[in-house]
Amino acid sequence: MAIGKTMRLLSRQGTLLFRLPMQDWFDVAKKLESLALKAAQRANLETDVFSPDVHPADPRFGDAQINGALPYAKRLKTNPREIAQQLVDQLNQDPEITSVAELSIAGPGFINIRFNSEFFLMWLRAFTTEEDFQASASRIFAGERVVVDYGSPNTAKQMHVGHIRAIVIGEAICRLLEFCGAKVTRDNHIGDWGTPYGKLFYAYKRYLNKTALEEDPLGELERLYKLGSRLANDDEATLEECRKELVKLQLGDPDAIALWKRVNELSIDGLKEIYDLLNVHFDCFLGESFYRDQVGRVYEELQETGLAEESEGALVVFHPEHKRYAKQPFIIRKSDGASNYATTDLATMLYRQEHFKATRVIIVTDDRQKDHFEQLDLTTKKWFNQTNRSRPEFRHVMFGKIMGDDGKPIKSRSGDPIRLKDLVYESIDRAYAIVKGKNPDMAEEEHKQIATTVGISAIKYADLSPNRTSNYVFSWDKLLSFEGNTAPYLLYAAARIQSIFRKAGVSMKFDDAAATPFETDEEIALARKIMEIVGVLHSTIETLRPHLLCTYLFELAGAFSAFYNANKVIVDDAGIKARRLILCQRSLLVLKIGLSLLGIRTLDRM
RNA sequence: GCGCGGCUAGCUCAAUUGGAUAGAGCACCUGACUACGGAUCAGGAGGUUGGGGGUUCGACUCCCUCGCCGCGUGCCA
Repeated sequence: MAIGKTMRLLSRQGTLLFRLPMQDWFDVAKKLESLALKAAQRANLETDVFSPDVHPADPRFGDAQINGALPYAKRLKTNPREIAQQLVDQLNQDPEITSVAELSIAGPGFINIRFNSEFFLMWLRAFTTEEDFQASASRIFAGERVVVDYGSPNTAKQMHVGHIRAIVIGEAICRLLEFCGAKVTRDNHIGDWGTPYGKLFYAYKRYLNKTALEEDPLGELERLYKLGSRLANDDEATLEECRKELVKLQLGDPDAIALWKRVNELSIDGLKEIYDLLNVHFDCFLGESFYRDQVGRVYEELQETGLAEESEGALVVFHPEHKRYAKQPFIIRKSDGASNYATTDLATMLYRQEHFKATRVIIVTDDRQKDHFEQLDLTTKKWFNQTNRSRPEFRHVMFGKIMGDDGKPIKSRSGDPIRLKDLVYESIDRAYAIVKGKNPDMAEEEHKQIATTVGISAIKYADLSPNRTSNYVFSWDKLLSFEGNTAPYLLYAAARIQSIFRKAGVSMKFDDAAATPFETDEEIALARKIMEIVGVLHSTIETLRPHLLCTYLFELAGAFSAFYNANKVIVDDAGIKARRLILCQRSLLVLKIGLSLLGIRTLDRM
C-alpha cells in the first residue's frame, strides 16, 4: 500500500475504529514530537522552553520515550513528574496517539510510549518499497549540489591499506547523500604534481622495463620511483639530475609534459582497476596539477582582502580570533615562491564554488590533516565573505588509522605498507576457501562469484563498522567471521530470507491482505527494529558516521534471526503466514537498502 | 612546551550527544526442534567507564586535576 493512502484500522471484530493517515507516522519520532508539542500547548506549558526530546526506548519500557518534561521542569524549577502528568493527560485526549499507543510515566518523569500490535502491522503495510523509504529522506538534501573529495592517492604509486578507508567511507557518504536527494560529484583529488616526478623521470629514462610497464604499469612506475629516489639519495650528482627533470616539467618542456601525461594516464588506468573491483566510480580526477595555474588568483585575492601577510619570507594567513591559529600560520606560499597544498586546496575550493556551484564540499581524509582543514575552512569563509561569494558548507570527514595486532599502524611482514590490491585479493581468496568449505556441492563459478562479493564486502564493512574517527584493529578472523557484526553475517541473513521465499514458492510481491496483527515477542521486536531505520538514516546523515547504520543493520539481522528461529514462517494459518512473510520481506528490503548505501552488494544465496 | 584525540568486560568495539539497571561480538560455560539453510538461536558468567575531585533529580558523556598512549604543531601532503 502506498504512502498517502489512508489506512483503515480495524478492531479484531472488523469494525472501523478510525482513519489514520499513515504517511505522517513514517518518521515516528518526528510525529511524536509534533503531538507532544501540541499537548504542551494545550497544557499551557511555556512552549519556547519545552522541547519534546523524543528517543527510541529500551524495549523494557516501551517503543519510544518523551523526556522533555525533565529539562523543562529544571528550567522552571517545578516538579518534573507533574509536568509529565500534564502532558500525558493532554496526550490521552488525542485520538491520534491513544488509538495507536499506551502512555505511562516512569521514574523522575519519563513518558513511555508503547505502540499496539495493530500499529506495527499498519506501518509495515504502508511502507513497502525502497521509494517509500526514500520519500522522506530525499527531502533532506533536495536541491543541494555536493562535491565529495575522496580517494586522493598519488599517481605513479600503488595504493596501499592507508587508502582503503578513504575510498570506502567516501563512497558510503556519497550514496547516503544521493539517497537524501543531493546531486553528488565524486571528485578524486589525485596527487599528480610535484617533487616526486623528477626522481621518477630520471629513473624512467634510464631503467625502464617496457615489458613490466605493459603488464603492471603501477608496479613498474613505483619501482622506478623508488629506484630514482634511492639513487638521488646516495649521489649528489644524481639528485641534481632529478632536480633538472623537475624544472623541465615545471617550465612546460614539451617532452617532459608528454612523459608526465603518459605516466598519469597509466596511473589512472591502474587506479581504476581497483576502483572497479570495489565498485567505486569517480566523476572526475581533478588533481593538484589541474590547479597549478590557478594559484595566482589565490595569492592576489588573499592579499587584496588583507587576509594574507608576509612572514619569514612566506605568504601566510593567521586567524587572530583563534587561540591556536593566531600563532600557527596557514602557509599559502613558501619562502622559495612555490605553492603548496594549502594553495591548491584554496584554489580547489574556489573552483568547486565557481564551476560546480557546490552548496557543500566534503573532503574525506585521515585525521592527521585536521588542523590543515580547519585552517582551510576558516580562511575560505573569510575569503568568500569578503569577495561576496556564496559559501559552500564545508565538512572534513576524517578517519583513524588501521592498526595491526601489535597496536601499531598495520604493515606487511617486510615492513612495507600492504598493497591495497593484495589486501583485496587476499580477502577474496580467504572468502573462497570458506565458501567452498561450506558449500561443497555448489558450482565452481558460483563459489568464485560469492567469494568475490563476500571478500570485498568484508573489507568494506570492517572499515565502516567502527566509528570512523577512531583507529581500529585489523583482523582477518574477525572481518571474515560469520558471527558478530560482520558483512558475512549480514549477507547470510539476507540470503536466508530469499531462501524462505524460494522454499515457500512466494513472490516478493505477495498479497498480504490476510495478515493478522503480530503476537509473538519476536514478531513485535522485529517489527519495531524495522521501523527504527528511519531514525537511523537521519542520525547517520547528520553525523556522516556510517557505523551508526552498520550497528543498526547488525541489530536488524539479529532480530530477524531470533524471529526466524522461534517462529516458523511457512505455516498453514493464512493470517500468520502472511504477517510473517511481511516481516521477512521488509527485513530483506531494509537490509538491502542499508547495505547498498554502504556500497555493499547482497547475494541471493551463499 | 602548546593543541587535538584516545583510555569502557580477558580481547575487539557500541552507548541516539546529560537519561532509567553502561550494551554487543569474540573467547569461556550451559542448552535447542534429524531443521522454512545449525554460516543459526536461547541462556550464564564477566564492569569502581584510566585515578581523584566537582556540577545535578540523573554523568562514559560537562568542568577541574593527575596519569599513561597516539597524532599535530612555519615552508611534505
